Amino acid sequence: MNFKILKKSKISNARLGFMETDHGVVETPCLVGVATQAVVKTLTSEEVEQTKSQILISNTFHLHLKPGEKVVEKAGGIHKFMNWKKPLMTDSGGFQVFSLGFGKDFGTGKILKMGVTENAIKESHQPREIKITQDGVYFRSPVDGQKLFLGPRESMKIQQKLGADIIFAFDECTSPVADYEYTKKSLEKTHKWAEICLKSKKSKQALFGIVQGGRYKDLRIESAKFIGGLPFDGFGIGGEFGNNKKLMPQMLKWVIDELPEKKPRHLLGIGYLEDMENIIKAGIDTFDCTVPTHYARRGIAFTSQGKLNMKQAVYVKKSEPLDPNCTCMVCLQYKKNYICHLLRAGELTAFKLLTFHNLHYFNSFVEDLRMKIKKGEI
RNA sequence: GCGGGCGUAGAACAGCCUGGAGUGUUCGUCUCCCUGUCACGGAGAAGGUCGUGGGUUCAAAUCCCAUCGCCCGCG
Repeated sequence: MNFKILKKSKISNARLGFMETDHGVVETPCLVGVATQAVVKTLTSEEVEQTKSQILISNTFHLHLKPGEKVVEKAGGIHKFMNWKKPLMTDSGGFQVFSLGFGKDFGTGKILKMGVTENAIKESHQPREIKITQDGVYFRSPVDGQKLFLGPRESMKIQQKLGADIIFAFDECTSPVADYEYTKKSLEKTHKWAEICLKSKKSKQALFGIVQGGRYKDLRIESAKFIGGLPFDGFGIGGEFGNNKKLMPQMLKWVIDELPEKKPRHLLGIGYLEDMENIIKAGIDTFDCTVPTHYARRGIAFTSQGKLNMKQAVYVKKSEPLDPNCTCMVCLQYKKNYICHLLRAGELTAFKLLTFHNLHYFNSFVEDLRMKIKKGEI
């Protein structure tokens, strides 16, 4: 993978560039669509291409469980398997250490909500259903209950067989309710695992290391220095980013100031529309987010008029497109009343139409931000 | 015409026998939450002349009478 910066903003840390891979070029900053199980749920790969998506991210943990990396390898790799000809990333399974562990126990996402007990996880605490050791994590498969072990070496092996263009080091996404001591110990594991990942990589795939450190400034800086000092091809920034929107750019600055200038930076799992300009101005090149696709399946359409809950009764009477300014296939051909009807009738095509529109909308939104960097506006 | 049943929130019901503040259930409606996936979930709100009129009673969705509407059976 080859990363080039074309322009650096004079008024922020935003930068315009491109990543060149064996499967083509990604113009950055760029949203990475989420295709956990080697599919953007409800869409075919051809349809995803029509949403201006440049790159997708799939998941090691999920594909390992089903269908198994051997099946994907035998199919000629994940690109051929899912008929996606453009660049691909795979996440390492590190997020599942959180989401199936403490995330599940505390019912929290990785963004801390107001009113949730902080520092609930102390050093030496273990999640109920998984076991985190120095070498990796023992999971219980949500598919069949079978025990499985995933560590840095295992994750690398699987990701190499899957064959994405960009792969991630195995980390522990630290819970936002972890205290300082837990976060510090967790960070040490993530760092150790990062080194093992680098050593055990045998493919020519680009490998991104992941910075953790929770909400603690010294840990974030320590992690960015450590991971940034290793010969990774790029860097993921993971974990939580504060419980309010003002904190996120500040926390990103701690990290980004310590990362090598010339390598790409990926922000893991962040990307509401209102976050995008801030994270791009902080110096993020790529970021993945489930929101456009996940919210689509809850009936939410993102539009220039805001978030619309298309299940609402009012829309069954509206014979206008989701967004009057949108030029996507869905907005050109379908009306709100039809999509609303499909949702209320439980028809799956509703999810397909909303997923298509939302992805197109998000990608157009980032496209505009790229243009703004080009014009020197942000 | 006679006999029986039913009428309670936008919908379907429960509550009535044995009177005690319009109580409850399911669905629907509306609001909020969800950021390296979950067609999964969570929190909350609004909404009522108990068909109508009268009577009994300290007190009626509940008991009594009348009336209207719907349904069933028999003529």
